[in-house]
Amino acid sequence: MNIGSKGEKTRADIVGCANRLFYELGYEATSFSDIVDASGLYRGNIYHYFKSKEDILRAVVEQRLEEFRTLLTQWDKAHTNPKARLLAFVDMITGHQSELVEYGCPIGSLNTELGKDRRDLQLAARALFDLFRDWLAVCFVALGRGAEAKTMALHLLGRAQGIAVIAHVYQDRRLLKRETDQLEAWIRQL
Amino acid sequence: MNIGSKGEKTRADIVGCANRLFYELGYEATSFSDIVDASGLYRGNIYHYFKSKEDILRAVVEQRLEEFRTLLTQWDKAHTNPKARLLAFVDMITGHQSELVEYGCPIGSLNTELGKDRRDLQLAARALFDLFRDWLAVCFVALGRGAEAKTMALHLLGRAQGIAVIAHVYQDRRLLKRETDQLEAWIRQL
DNA sequence: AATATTATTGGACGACTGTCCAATAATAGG
DNA sequence: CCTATTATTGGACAGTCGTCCAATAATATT
Repeated sequence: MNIGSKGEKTRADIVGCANRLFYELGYEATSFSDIVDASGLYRGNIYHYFKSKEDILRAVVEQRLEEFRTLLTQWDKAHTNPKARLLAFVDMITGHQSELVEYGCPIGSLNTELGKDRRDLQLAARALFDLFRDWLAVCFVALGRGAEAKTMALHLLGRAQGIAVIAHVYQDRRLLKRETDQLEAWIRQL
Repeated sequence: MNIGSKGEKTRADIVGCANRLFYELGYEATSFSDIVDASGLYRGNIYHYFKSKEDILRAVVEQRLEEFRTLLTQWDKAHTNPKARLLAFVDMITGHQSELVEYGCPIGSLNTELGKDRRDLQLAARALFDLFRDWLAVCFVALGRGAEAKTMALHLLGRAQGIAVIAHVYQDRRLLKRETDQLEAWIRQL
């Protein structure tokens, strides 16, 4: 399969559909037929690109990783101040309130689901957390918090996860806004 | 089915097994056969007590509600000081580190899973959050934070959820301890 | 002890799951 | 243009899913 070929587009379509379905329904709850229907392809064709549903998930994780790497690069370009970068992270949450309230966090909910009985897959999905953790840690280092940077990164990640869980459970944007405001205040006061 | 009868015990066995399986594997990932195997009963017998898997989940939620109500009553008896009560809540987290790290929060992970595609069931599971939210709110009221009591209760709930998610994802008790220590400090300083 | 109610046995049911594959079509390289 | 590779078609496959039920056993009620 060469780059730019027809097959590459089909592959991307599959990953795109699966990505959406895995987010909206969850990995287990999404059946192979769901992916078949959403993509408009034949079962066999999908198996020409991926040898299993697990394989599709791994590709979905890869895509999300790529997407977020791009985002982080943008933030790095847009802000030189580490506090401004941290605030960009919090802004991402408010910027996605609708999806977060409706479906939860695409990183957290995936890891939570897979962590129950598919720890092998969860290990792959954990890379999404690692990406943000490491990027946030760099920000805290830049703020002169070298010793506790990783700890603080995980703390911020946890705060964000908690907000997403509660906002999702109660389907409440106002709650989400209140909590992110608190998070912003915490960052400014550092 | 009279109280104390044989049937009641069987029913409780079913709910007990399902409760454990739903926690350890998740609701979707737990098959009816899993419940059959774990309980040692026949399929048909289980359907004599519950008309569907959904029905079993509702019973499981009821049981967890009952369990937590008992716990809250104990805390109320053990501590009169509202801060001490809030600290009891945080102590529950550290007291269950092992399960939390291995399987996540039994309330949060259930709601997160059901919130994706089974919002009807999630609404039932949300009652578990409501229980703690309301109890925590009472504590904050007692601390003279009447106006913001509910908000603070949801904030604390969110913090706890965030800690559980990250500790579960990274399988890290030390992280859990660090975060609950912070939570304790926050409560003491109120 | 006879009867009515509740509990258990044991398996059948169709629908759906993820996976696989041979036949055919389309595309790319020489 | 012909051949080799890649892509698509369309369906079959065994296994598991949740559900249901008639027959039998055990227990309560009178």
